[in-house]
Amino acid sequence: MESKYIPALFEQKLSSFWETKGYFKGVIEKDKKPFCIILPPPNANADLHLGHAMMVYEDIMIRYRKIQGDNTLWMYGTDHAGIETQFVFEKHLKKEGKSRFDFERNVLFQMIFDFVSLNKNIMKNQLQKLGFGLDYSNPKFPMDENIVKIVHTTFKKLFDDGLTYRAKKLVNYCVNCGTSFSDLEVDYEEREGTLWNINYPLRDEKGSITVATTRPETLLGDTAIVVNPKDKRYKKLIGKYVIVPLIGREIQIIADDAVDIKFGTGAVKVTPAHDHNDWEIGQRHSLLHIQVIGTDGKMTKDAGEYVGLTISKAREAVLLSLKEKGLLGEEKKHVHRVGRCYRCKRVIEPLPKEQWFISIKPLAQKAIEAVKKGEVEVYPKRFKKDLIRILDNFIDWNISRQIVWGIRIPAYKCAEMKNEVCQHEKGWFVSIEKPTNCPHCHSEIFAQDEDTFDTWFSSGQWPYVTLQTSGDEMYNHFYPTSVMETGHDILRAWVARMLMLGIHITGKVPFKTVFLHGLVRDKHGQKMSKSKGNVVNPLEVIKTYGADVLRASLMFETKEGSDVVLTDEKMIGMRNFGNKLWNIGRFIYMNRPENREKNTENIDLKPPVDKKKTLEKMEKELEAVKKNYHKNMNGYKFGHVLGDLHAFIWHRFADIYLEELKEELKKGNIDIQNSLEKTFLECIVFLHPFIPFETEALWQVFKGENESILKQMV
RNA sequence: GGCCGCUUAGCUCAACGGUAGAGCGCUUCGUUUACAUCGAAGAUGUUGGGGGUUCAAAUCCCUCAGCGGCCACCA
Repeated sequence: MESKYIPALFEQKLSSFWETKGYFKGVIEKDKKPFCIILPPPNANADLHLGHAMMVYEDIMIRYRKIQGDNTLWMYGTDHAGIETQFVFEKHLKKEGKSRFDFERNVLFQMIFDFVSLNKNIMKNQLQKLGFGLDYSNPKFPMDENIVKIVHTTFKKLFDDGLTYRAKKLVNYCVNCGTSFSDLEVDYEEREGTLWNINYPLRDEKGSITVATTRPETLLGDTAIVVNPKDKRYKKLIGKYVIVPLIGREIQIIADDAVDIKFGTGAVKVTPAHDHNDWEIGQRHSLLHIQVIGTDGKMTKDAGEYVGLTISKAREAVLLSLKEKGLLGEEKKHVHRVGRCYRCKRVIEPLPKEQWFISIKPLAQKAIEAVKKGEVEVYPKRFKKDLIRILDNFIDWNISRQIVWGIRIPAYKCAEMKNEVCQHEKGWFVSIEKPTNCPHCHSEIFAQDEDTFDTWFSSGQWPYVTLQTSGDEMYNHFYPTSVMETGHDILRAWVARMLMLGIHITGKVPFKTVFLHGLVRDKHGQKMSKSKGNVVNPLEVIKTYGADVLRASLMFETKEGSDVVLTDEKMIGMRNFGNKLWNIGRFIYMNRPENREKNTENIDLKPPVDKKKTLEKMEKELEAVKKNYHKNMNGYKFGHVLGDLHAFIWHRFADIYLEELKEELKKGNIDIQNSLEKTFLECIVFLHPFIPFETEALWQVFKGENESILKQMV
């Protein structure tokens, strides 16, 4: 044995050993208790980051359960990550001076597919470096034919159940990415803008009404002016008409409670086609919506003389014209929040677009009941309230994306609709197999929806699609899964949706427990980000200190669900602990009778009375440690467990007991040797879920090269 | 504006009703081979401020302050 623990000597070897032995292969063992975790699928084309390393919680649970003798399965898969991947791929295209518009749909899809396939193994290799005991033998990917089929089936069921609908609504559109986004995918940013006052002349009498706006160019699409019904200033004007400047349209002054009397002038221009609030007001008052900005980010023909101008050019032109006409009043600086594309950072345009939506209320209701009834447990507990609130406030989900890289929506529009031959509602039908004719009017002329599903629509089904595509037996045995472990930042985007879709489709909750981990921060408590330059690359850490150190550092004395601070000091501390552990093992091992030099003194089988007491004390203490260990492991207090083991192994077992018994051990007292070895081995079994490589390496030193701690039961 | 979390030794954090703990750092001492990535001894805290409940509060309640996060609105 080396005098130091050298990770590089063992890590790769042991990863291969575990894989060859098939210890983590998901095989049904009917006589054992099933324990299943589905890995939150990482993007298929990116490098590992610390967020992935946090999934070490899952490995800890899996290894612990396995050692307990449960039938474990940790399902491996990667995600196609729709817009993310297409965005990365388009950057590659750009380098070659091309864009996505240079290719046919099918060609572009195939190119991205090939690109992703090339990169698919990166993630597997990197997760193995972390020591993750996943079942890598059965990888899942959303574009797998059998998964696509289930996703299509889900959509059809939702359609048949009346839970999807196609509607023209205001969506968050990025004119740069060329697609709409759900409300969760819009980032808001404080920005200093300008609030302009604009006068709208009254039609039937002298005078005007002044509105305040941050977006003068949308005036071209105004279809009403709204004031608060309680606002005394405007009471007389309600119901009267004004002329929209520049475009000359006559619109009415209406009343709605949504208007804040104190803000601006208390009178608001309403552009239902380009503002979420205005859309709502428009719905309530049956206003027209006139779209003056197109999906290309330019003014439409409804913008009159401004057609073809970009949004900013149109704004300048409108302001100039208003000024010339003397209709522009006071202007002032105004800080407000602007929605930006989370992907490319461009300002999001709310635009009316016909899309597929899922009716959330009925789905959310069932999910809330399940959470309230405790069919799903949430750890840490404080997130339970959050989850219920999230479900309660979930609005209808826009699942259409105008990108190629995704699962295409299996919805077809019957062309006969125009002639009112097909009576099917809105002319749309859904078919899992490629249809040959419309099921309603039997016409052969129809077209498939060009759009693909939001990525989260397939990931929202991940627990059951991954198991169902592994066979009925696997699904029946392992579903509902045991734990869903993920970051609390995607409680809304992912966990809530898995619950809703899982319950609706399978009739069961997709997982019995949700365990949420926090963020990794630097030593100043700052979020890690490329721009701050404080990002820690887990692969570098593994190179420097080994995977065990990284894992232990993310876990040591942390509170479940809280953010984790990762510093060099902590990693050095963990490395030192690993080394201490190694040397405890080495010391005990080298004092085994067969390893001792022949010329040592006589072996006295009976320890002296005082040493015997020491041994008894040690064993008693170990019992207490063991009891606490299982209690805390089952209570998801993993950081605590590692802290306890660290304290016991180093400061009790090594500093007290080993020091006291050292001389006897060196003399060759076999009882003491046995007792210390037994205690030590038990400790490394406890420690194994946290520090898998080193403990397995030590185990093999004592038990033989072909042995594994994973076959051990505590 | 609504909700949630945090504030404990120089630093990073544990303890969550019964005499405040760990790691790192600091001080002093110690190496004829288990480990200097080590060992021994030690210093350091009116547990953010104020009030309350209790025999007993870092821990429960109220309140104030600061930090962080999520959600909603911003015409």
